Amino acid sequence: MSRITLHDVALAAGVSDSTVSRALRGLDKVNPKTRIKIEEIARRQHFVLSKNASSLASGKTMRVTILFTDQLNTWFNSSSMQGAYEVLSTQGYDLVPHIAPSAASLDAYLDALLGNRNSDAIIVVSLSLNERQREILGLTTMPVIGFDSRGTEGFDATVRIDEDDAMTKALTLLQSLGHRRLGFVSMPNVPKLLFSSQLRGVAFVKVAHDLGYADEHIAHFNPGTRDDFRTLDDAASSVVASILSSPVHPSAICVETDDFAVALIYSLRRFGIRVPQDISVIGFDDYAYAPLAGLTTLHQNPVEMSRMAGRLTLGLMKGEPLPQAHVRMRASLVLRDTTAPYHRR
Amino acid sequence: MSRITLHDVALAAGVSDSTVSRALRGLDKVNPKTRIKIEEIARRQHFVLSKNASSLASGKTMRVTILFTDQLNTWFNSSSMQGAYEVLSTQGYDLVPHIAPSAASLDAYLDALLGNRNSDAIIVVSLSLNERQREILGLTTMPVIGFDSRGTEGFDATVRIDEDDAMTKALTLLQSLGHRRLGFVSMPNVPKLLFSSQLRGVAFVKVAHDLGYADEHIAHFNPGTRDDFRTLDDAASSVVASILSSPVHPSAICVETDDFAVALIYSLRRFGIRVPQDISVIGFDDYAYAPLAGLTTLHQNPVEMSRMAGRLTLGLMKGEPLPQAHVRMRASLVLRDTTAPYHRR
DNA sequence: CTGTTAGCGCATTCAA
DNA sequence: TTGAATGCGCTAACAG
Repeated sequence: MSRITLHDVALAAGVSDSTVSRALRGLDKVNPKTRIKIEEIARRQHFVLSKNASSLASGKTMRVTILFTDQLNTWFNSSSMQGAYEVLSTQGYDLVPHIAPSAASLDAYLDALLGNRNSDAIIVVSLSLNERQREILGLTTMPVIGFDSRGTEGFDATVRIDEDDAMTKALTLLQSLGHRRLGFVSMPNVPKLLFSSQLRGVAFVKVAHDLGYADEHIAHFNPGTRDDFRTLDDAASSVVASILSSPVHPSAICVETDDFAVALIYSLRRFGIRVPQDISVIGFDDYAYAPLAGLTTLHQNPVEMSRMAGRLTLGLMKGEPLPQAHVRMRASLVLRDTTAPYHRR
Repeated sequence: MSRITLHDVALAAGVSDSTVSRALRGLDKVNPKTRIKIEEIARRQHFVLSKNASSLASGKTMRVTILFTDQLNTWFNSSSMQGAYEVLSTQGYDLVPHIAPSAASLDAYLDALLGNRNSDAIIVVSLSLNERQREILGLTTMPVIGFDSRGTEGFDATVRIDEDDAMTKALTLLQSLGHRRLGFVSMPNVPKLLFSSQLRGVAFVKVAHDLGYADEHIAHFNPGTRDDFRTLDDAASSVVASILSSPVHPSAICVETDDFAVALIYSLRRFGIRVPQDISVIGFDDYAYAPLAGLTTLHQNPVEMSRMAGRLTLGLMKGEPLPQAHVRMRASLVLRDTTAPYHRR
């Protein structure tokens, strides 16, 4: 069966195409009676406006791109989609995921974006832009929303966690538990890509200083590049080795993400280090496994956050002035079983 | 800046629009030299074909809808997107998620789909269609692919788990461990929606019979509707009560999903029932938490499966005859810590 | 291998 | 409140 068009509906209703178009889009200035008649006929014929044709004619695509550098099936990424979907779908927008797994493919994608009318806005997840990329996006009129971004630069709006606040909560806890020597463990990184979670390490150092920790009582463990390890567990083993041989001898560590924290705890225990008796561990995210793993962590709610991002996106697309374009959300500290008071070993 | 069009590129290259179109789509019958020239200019001008305009002109939308009844941020659903994305994106297709959370909204969506040219195919996840819905989809020329569907009816292709095979593995294990009385626990269901995982209970009964278990040694626990419980944990508590008061006294149970199995184990332990000493538990899925929870389970790989679904979708859209339209994948049994030999309490 | 001609299905002027 | 005319940016015959 060939497609039913707006024109067919118009013929059946005995009105013009324009009237059908207006009626079906819910515009005013349509006689209530003719509107009802048109809607009735459209329903009977299973007629739906073609998004493509509408887009072409109106210049609005009714689509929002959500850009990842990673797989869609991670806790954080899938939650990002869910929240944004919830908000955008109510206004008829499609949410279209795209993955740019490397710096090069990101460049290519952004280049293309410039001349592109395939979406009305783009939400960039967990990733920040270098100068060249910002420059490119600056040339677009399309709103660019940073979600879980490192900063606000280059974005028309951002939603992200307040790392300083979060780290203050974590370190205040550790200090009150009597820990005098602290460590921070970074994730293995992806070459040339900048992730917001990397700011957690920066915040850690800053807050530790603020709380009176001297440099020689702070250690920062950096496993290097993701390419260096087959799995997260391998990276964790490598970090455990660094921790054990560190002159700082931390009795408590904060980890960039829960994902890596859990791997780390496994690795620590495999080496005979007890958690939390020998070393306390605080994660970041409160991802789905954290309760099961009994992980003390900084809780964030990415679905809630991405709803906010969706709302900002909507506002930007409507051209509304945003009351607050750059939103920081606060993480809350969740106490579970991987933190304990310090005691000498 | 106003949009650059194909025509602009044509002018700059001194050729006609059609030539640019052909060159940029990688069609043959374009002089290599002019192709290179066109590509060069397109790149310089950041030109990208408008998917909307292409769609309108060609009748192909280059978009595939993936339909869920549930949130995008579940282990299974997000994995489904990932696999399909991997395959479809290589051919330039966008993957557009849609959620129809209730039977009514599913009906509405399918109705709309009929007259709709907003996607070239639809992948329906974890859900089967009733007669009316199948009828509606039968009127479409669009390929309809069932992923994790209950059966093949109404679908042009399907990818799903072989439940009988999986349950045979699970029950054979339990039998060899000496368990004489078995139970199956269903998930709380969503009213009026049919899920493939419900077939696991059917397979359980069938296989139990095949293995010589009498009816009075088999119990099926059904917590009822999802609406009846605030949380999965509440539903689990309710099931634990049923298990403890069941005349069958099962010493081993299979659970429809890992998700619910983990909740159940927590609940069992809260009631003082030891797992696996007092009761063995086998889950289904091997979802991300299963290793952490030490859950013995039937392993499936939804990313791999959805890649397969993506390939079938591609074939169907090209109009190729599929060597095998209905694919069943086998689950494998993963032994962990929630199963043990039977011993009298 | 390339150019010409006609739409694809709608939204948007402008009139009426 | 409605209709007629025009074009969004591209692809698809068909010639050449």
